Amino acid sequence: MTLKPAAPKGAKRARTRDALLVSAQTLLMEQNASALGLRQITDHAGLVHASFYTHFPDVTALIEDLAELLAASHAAAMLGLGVGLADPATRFARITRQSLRIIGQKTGLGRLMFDVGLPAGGLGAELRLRLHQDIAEGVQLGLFKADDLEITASLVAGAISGLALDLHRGALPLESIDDATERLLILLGVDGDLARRLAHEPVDFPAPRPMPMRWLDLPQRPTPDLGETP
Amino acid sequence: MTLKPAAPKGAKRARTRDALLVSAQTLLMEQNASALGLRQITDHAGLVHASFYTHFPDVTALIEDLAELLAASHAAAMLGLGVGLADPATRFARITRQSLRIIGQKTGLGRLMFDVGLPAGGLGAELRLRLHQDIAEGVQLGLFKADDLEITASLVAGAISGLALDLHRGALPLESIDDATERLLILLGVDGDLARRLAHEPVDFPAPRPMPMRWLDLPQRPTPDLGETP
DNA sequence: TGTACATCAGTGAACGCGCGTTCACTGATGTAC
DNA sequence: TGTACATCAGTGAACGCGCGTTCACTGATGTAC
Repeated sequence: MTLKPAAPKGAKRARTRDALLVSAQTLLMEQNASALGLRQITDHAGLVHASFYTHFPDVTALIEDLAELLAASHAAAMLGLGVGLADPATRFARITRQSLRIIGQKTGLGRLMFDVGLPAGGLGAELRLRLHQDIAEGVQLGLFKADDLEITASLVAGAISGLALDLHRGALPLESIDDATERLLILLGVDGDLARRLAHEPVDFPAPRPMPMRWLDLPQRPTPDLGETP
Repeated sequence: MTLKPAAPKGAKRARTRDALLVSAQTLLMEQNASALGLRQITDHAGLVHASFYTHFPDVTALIEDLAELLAASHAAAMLGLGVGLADPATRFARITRQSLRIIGQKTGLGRLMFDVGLPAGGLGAELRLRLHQDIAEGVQLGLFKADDLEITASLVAGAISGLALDLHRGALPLESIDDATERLLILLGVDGDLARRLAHEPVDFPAPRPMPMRWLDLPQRPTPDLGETP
């Protein structure tokens, strides 16, 4: 007989839910999202397929939740960079370097973002928006110079995606990240010396959690909402 | 009774094939590629679903052919820019301006490239490669200056994608294209004055053909191969 | 702490449906003489 | 140009399969007293 492993409050539901998300992530390492079926996910998680409905209304909902988990994991990975305190230029440099570092290291993450075909708008659009705001703030503070804010934001966001893609594909080595960040800062109108300094500033980048991602691994929000709350 | 409409050689096959591709494009304006079924395509084209196999082994093959058609149409749209003769910097400016112009104007094209989820690698990777070669040539000729060719190519390719995406989404107006191109040229190390001149050079951009695309509309290769030729 | 009851995660069987694929066929298109 | 034949695009019916969804159930987890 087994001792009860110090079961917390209502945690079984959360664990199974995470197991389904993990199962989906595992399967997505080897196929694309359109081929991902309900039975596949439950089978791989060791559940009967009808159990799926206890946690998600359909596969689309699970994939949306997975996209949210991705965003939340990214946000969590940005913690500990002293980012709340720093000015927009420093923040931009640190976040960019850390994000590119993670993409370049964690193959699985790149697959989810570029190869698998998750809902295209979701994460990309959100990151784009945040970047846009950060750039606008930097311009207002006189740290960035941009004749045309929209064009600059579009160029920079695109360039970051391009770097991320090539790092993921292995076409660009991890050592390029700091130099590339320097060029992004210059694109933002940051003075050459400052750009160099910020892009090469020594930072203790926290090691990212290994894939697959789980809600229960995150500091906050272990029980995400699903669907409407009327 | 109807007169035979001056039927060309073995053209019925080619016409029906195009009709299937047109049908697919039409359907993809309102749904994404994973939901695209064989019966949908043939029904919309006014054929019995079994007829599909006369032209394509499966839906994947049709989608691959559609991606090739997209690439070929893009190449055709670049004709008439005097691009064969021009130096790499002029060529880069003209091709970029024309490509962004088309993406910004033809909603359907942007949908196919960004929203529908076509085989991600295909077209994007090919354009990236060509761009990379063009940049390398420009650097060799001393027109572009790049400390790190890989980083530069990655930045520029990404930035162009970013611009294209925002033009497609309507977040960036068509009027931004020339200014954006100027900044891309500067990113490539082109001198400011020259960049400005090239990016705003008056060019008679030929109007793109309307969507949907058809092989029969293209100057060359009305009968593309399918599969291996052993 | 111990018992009685309520909640709810997970089960297992059944369903109808639309999918992709196959095949023998027909009739229009293309070719040889 | 006219006829006889061959090719092959397109037909219509049939198939088996795996999909998503439903439901009454069971037994573990959580709660009240």
